[in-house]
Order: sequence, then structure tokens, then C-alpha cells
Amino acid sequence: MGLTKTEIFTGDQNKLARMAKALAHPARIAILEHLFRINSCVCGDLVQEIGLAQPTISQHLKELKQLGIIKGTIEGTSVCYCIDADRWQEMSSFLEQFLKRGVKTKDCC
Amino acid sequence: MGLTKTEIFTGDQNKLARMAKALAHPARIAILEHLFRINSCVCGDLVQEIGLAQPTISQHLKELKQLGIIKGTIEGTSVCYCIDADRWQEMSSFLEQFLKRGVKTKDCC
DNA sequence: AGCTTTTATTGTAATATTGCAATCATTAGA
DNA sequence: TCTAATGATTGCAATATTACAATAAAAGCT
Repeated sequence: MGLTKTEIFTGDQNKLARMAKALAHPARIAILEHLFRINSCVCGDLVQEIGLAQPTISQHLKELKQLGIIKGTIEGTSVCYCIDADRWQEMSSFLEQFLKRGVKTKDCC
Repeated sequence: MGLTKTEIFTGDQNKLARMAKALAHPARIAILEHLFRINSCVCGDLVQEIGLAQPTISQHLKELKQLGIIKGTIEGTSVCYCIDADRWQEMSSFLEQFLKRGVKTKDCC
């Protein structure tokens, strides 16, 4: 059906899945990595940096913005994007907490 | 097109995206959480635990297995699944390294 | 006002994902 | 051997995602 049955899962499970989904595309990883490097905000040279068309980049930025991990402020004709430090921290620790739970387990089979 | 242009990204970017994609569905999160709890291997009671049909669970297990973070060994008529501790550790640190890079950044806009 | 630059939006095509019914394969037990 | 149990596979329908061309929207400049 292509439709995830979110209602049968907990809020945290859905939250984790949403966060992971935001990172589940190399273009979005590349965008975030570029923002890490540049630190000071970046606008539309992402199109140059990554080899995808402008609407495609814009769409990926939208998804990252919707999750809240980046923000964009209008600066003249261009838009300045950067990591939302607080939200990133929050997502980061939420994800790490999950990852750590798996480290404790040991093989059985 | 629905087709990710993997060829324009680095191996690490694609690897990260693949890992994130494995976690990008609440059912797979739920499966992993159940495996964390049970530690000793679990078979098909995941169908009971999570409210999805058997083929659907089987498919999600397949994806996790393909990434290598769980393994399944046949035990009579049932199959015993568990976290692959080494692979989990590897994925975990790879992801955490990425997450940490973002924590350093500070807001700009 | 008209033009340019930059980004967002819309529309569309191709592919991927999710979910399940039906079915197959394997193994255990009668 | 036959049957039951378990899980994988197949086939299909519905929805989501990815990508881009075309276009719109907003702001600066002349």
C-alpha cells in the first residue's frame, strides 16, 4: 500500500523513524556535511556543490527544514541555510540513545 | 524518477544513507527494540508483538538482514533472529561520528 | 516599470516502499 | 507418508519518493 501504519507504533518509534528518514538520502547527507564544513550559512551554491537540479535541492532542503534540523532565513534574493544547533543536538542524542541500546546485546545464534 | 543518483555521491554518503534508511520505518525500529529487550534470539512472535501481517514482518526482517545488522539462523521450523553485535557496533559508531560533526556547528542566521 | 537573480512551487514521469493475500518451501511430528 | 507449523516468496494495489522542466514569487538593481 505504500502507507506506513504509524498508528500501531509508539510516538518515539515514529519519531526515530522520521529522523532516520531525513538522513536516508545521500543528497541530504551531502547537504548536511556541506553545512558542517561551511558552518556560517550557505545558500544556493548547494546546487553547484552537489550535482542535482535546483528544484531537487530545494525539495531536499524542505524536508530537512520540516524536520527542524536546518533553518533558512531570507537574505536579499537568496536564502541562508544553516544547522539548527538545538534541534540537531536533540535529534543527535535521541538517535544515539537508541544506537547505544543495541550495543549492549550479544550474538546468540 | 524515484531513482536515487548514487553515483554522484561518495561511498560514505551512500553508506550512511543506506544505514539511515534501514532505521527509517517504525516497524523496523520496533523489531530492533524487541530484539534489544529479548536479547536471546526471537523468531516469529514479532508478528504478534507488532501488529503487521507475517509477509510484511518478513520483508522488514529481510531489509535489516541485507544491511547486516541482524542475523537469522534456522531452528527447527522457526527462524531465530538476533542483532549482529559486530555489525551493529560498526553502524553505530559510523552514525555517531556523523551526528557528532553536526553538534560542533552553531547557529548563524 | 522592467530586468535579473535566487529560490519555491507545480506538474509530471519513473521508480521505490509498504502492506497483504495467496502460495511455496522446509522441517517437525504423527 | 501425511499433516501441521513456520517463515519466505510472489504478485498485486496503493502510496511515497526522487528528479527535473516549466513556471511563479520575491527582492535587488537600472
